Amino acid sequence: MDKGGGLTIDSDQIGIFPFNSVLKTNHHPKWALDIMESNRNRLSGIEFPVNLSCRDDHQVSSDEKRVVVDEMDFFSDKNRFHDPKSASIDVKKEDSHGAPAPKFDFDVNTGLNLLTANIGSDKSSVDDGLLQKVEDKQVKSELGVLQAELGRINEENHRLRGMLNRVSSNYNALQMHLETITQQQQNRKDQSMQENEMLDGKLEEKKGDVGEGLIVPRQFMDLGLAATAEMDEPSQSSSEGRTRDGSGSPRNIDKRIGREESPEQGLQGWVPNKVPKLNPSSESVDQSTEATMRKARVSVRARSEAPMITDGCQWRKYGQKMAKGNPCPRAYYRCTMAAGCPVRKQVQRCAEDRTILITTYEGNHNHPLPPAAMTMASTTSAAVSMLLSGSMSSTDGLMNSNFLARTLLPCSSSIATISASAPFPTVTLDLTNTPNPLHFQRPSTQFPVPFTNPPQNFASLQAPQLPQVFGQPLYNQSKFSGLQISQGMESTQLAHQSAPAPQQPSLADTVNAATVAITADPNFTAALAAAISSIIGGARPNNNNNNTNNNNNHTKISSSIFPAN
DNA sequence: CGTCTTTGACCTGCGC
DNA sequence: GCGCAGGTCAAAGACG
Repeated sequence: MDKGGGLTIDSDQIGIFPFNSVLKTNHHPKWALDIMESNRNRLSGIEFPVNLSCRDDHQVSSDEKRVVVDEMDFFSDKNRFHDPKSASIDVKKEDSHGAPAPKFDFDVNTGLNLLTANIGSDKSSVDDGLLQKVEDKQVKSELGVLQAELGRINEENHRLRGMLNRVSSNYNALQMHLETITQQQQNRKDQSMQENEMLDGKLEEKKGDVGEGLIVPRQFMDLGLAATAEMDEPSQSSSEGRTRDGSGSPRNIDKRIGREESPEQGLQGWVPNKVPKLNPSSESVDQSTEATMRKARVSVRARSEAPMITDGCQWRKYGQKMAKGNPCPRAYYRCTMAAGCPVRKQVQRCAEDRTILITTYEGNHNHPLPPAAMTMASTTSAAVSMLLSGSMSSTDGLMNSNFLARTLLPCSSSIATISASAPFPTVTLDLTNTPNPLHFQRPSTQFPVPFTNPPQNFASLQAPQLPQVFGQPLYNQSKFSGLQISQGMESTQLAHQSAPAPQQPSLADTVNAATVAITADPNFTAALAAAISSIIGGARPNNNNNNTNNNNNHTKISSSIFPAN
């Protein structure tokens, strides 16, 4: 610790970095590059319009006595005027274009009780040597301040770079999401066009189930097209194997035929099994995508005393098994909000910590969702989309999962991991809010993505902020719910769905849900109320808010991505 | 009576 | 081929 000279600047924090190393991330959209260039120009001109009071978590100071330059707000208006109690240093520089740079008043406590305000005044009795000394000190102070400023700017740039990465990831994820939606819409179009044709050929297809017609669908299944086979697979090829008499028991086939003919499915875009049969080539890509969507899973770890987290959907339990290595049974649920909805979930308590509930979602809903369910649905859908984008193998993939985690859990210290070893690609979101996220690292083949930066950095990109109150253990999850989240996700949908999204939870809904949560659980009242009031009050989140809501803040409020019903 | 849960049996995939 | 584990089905019972 440098305590000499009165001006203490943590050299570790100064960190002289070449400007050209700032924001060097590749593959950013043009607008992102503009941001980088703009920032670089500001640096080169020693023009720091950045609000330096916005900082990351790591403070410079652990020593109360020293001046914490890191905490100084060099450029806010309040410091732009002289503080008579402190030595003031005016740094006047001209930028490269000769234009006068803003005047900076740095309040630096040199510890020497130097009355710099008197220097150069009418006190001619001041000793020249002392004046020289004072000036040296002033220069040193100025240098130190500038170095500190440089460090701060570098820090800021690191932060911006991180933000840029996240934005880029966001961009990529949105692109994927849009593609998925487009494909699904195209599927529905094609399906509706072909449905009539298929009705005529239905009987023949059923004959083909036990005959030579199996060849084609089986080829599709070999490609892993279980998504569309969710309904059709059992009725066609799989039903053979499942029938215990080998000839196709009526119990399975009849039931599934009935489901296939449900008008709901046509309306809601469920792709019947006949589509790949009649038009396999044109659909193969989409089918493959949906298959992966069906197979890909999103696992959520959350603390909850409730037997099952409430995510806004209606579920019907259809099975329970004892899984190996876990004394707690695993329950299987199926979405019952619409006939034929392929979404399923497994619920199991963690063997190591039974307060942790592990919920694994699989598949995409084929029906409209209530606002309360949109969150999880969007989450799982986006997570799967990210998986489909090849995220597991690329840096962008980590970014994507990082984005996902941030989007889901803005203020938490949770982890998003992508499992490459599981039979199905799985995104694991850890909402257990461990102080050290690394404690929940998965075994080797997974990629923990601890995220510590709150995502409010997206403020400029997002719709008006909704309460971001995450990260608390979800002990009261069954009661505390409804706080919708994921502006990122919502902005995703808002931005990429041309049609209005009436199901998007409104701010009022969110506040109502929060109110319910407050009344239900007084433990979170104060913090939650503060957060909500800050939102209602129109306080646009800024980086300062980030600091008050960061993952190290143990008074932060918690919310669930699982709104209760 | 309809809906939901429970639970034992069955099916499938995978490793040996 | 066999055994194991995960996943699913459906009859039976519980519940409102």
